[in-house]
Amino acid sequence: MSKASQKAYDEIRRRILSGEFPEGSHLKEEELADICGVSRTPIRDALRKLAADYYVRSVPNHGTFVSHWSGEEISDIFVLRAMLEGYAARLAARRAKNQELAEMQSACEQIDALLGKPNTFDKESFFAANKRYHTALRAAAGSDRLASTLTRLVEQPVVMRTVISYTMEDFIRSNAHHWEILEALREGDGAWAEAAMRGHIHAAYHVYRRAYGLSDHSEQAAKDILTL
Amino acid sequence: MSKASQKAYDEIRRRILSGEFPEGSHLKEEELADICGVSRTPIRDALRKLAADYYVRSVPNHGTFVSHWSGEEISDIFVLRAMLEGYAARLAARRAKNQELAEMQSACEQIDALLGKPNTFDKESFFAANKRYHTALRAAAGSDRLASTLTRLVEQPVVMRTVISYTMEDFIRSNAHHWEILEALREGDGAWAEAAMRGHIHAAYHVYRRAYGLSDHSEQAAKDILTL
DNA sequence: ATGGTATTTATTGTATACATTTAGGGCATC
DNA sequence: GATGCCCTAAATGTATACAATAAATACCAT
Repeated sequence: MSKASQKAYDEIRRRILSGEFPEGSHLKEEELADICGVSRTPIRDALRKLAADYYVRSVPNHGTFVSHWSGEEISDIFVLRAMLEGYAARLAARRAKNQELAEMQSACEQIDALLGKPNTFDKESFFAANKRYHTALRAAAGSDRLASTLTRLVEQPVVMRTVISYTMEDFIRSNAHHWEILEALREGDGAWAEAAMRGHIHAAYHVYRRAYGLSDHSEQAAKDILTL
Repeated sequence: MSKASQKAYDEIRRRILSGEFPEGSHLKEEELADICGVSRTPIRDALRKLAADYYVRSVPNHGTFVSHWSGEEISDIFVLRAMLEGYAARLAARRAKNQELAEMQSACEQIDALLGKPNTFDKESFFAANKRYHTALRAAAGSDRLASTLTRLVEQPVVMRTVISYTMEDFIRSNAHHWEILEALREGDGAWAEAAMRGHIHAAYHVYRRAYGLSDHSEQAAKDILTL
């Protein structure tokens, strides 16, 4: 995407994530054009890409609306993420290069540093370092298709909301998982890496579930992951 | 997508699948506009959607190019498909409704009918019925996110090429799998459904591999699936 | 002759004007 | 008073003109 389209994409996405554009709200192209300071053409480009990434849904001749995430869909996302990110970890155990491992270690150390100063700890920084870690792992798995599928699953409001409801203990455990997965990769133990990664995603799912209280159906869906 | 955009999408996609637009070729917006009889605006919409569905890749300020599928990427696709479609089968074993099961049975019967007349058998009809079967199964799994992720993985040149290189025995075995999976769903046996579906995808992968001769790396990636 | 630079040209990116579609409201009719 | 139709307004869909970008080419200087 080029300049104006990218600018519009970033701006609209930001407002969706911040809640300024709430779930279900109708995004009108002309309004967005005013807000973003560009014409409707790049706005339409941005909306198409946001739809491809599941942030919004477009209905022909009616417009585009901010996606609503039902409890079931959120469970689905975590289940798929556990499966795919676990697989990525297994692949990375065999394929990871030193540079990628170093990047992951750097992210872990950065998070440790953040956790070492609880007074100034902020979730945004954790979020950024966490993203850096997982991005490096996906790159290490060496499958573009897997990486892009995962990015579309993960780059969602739900992940950000999960992090927001983390307690300090959750952050500490999360980075313990990061270190453990990294060690598994260095040992070349794909099964260990996969298992640890699945645990990592499970833990995140249950934090989310506690914070937002999902439905019965979701509970059932959540158990599917346990039988994998 | 609305009329003109959809028309352009279908037409361009058809030409990619038929080989008229070969891998790596540069799709110029004005040419496409002439071919499709619409202006550049819906062409651009169509190209964005084709990029989201991995048919083409867009490079800013340079244009869009028909995707090239390396052996590694094709292996990746089959591995991911086995994982996700297997999971869909497991979910469907618990969630499938009678209507969806009937649709799947109808597709199986149609394929049986095709196979019963080997003289007039054509792969296009099989392809259509096969698609109908898998679409119904994904619907039965009851996860929109899973279904759309799978569709993006599967609706690709690689699947069509696989079918093209099927022998008569391959078609017969393929539909035997379909019947078996359907029975597993009716029994509510998720583990059976998943295992049978994985076998189904494995078989397709090896047909492809024999026909197109994938690289060593791909062989390695292919084995990953066995350790799941 | 070769290297770098300006110019040209082909292509994509952006803006805007116009067409089409659809929802909502008002009016007439039953 | 309810119902059906038409008309209007607001939004999206489409076409086209213009701008910006990048590659290719020609030209000049060394």
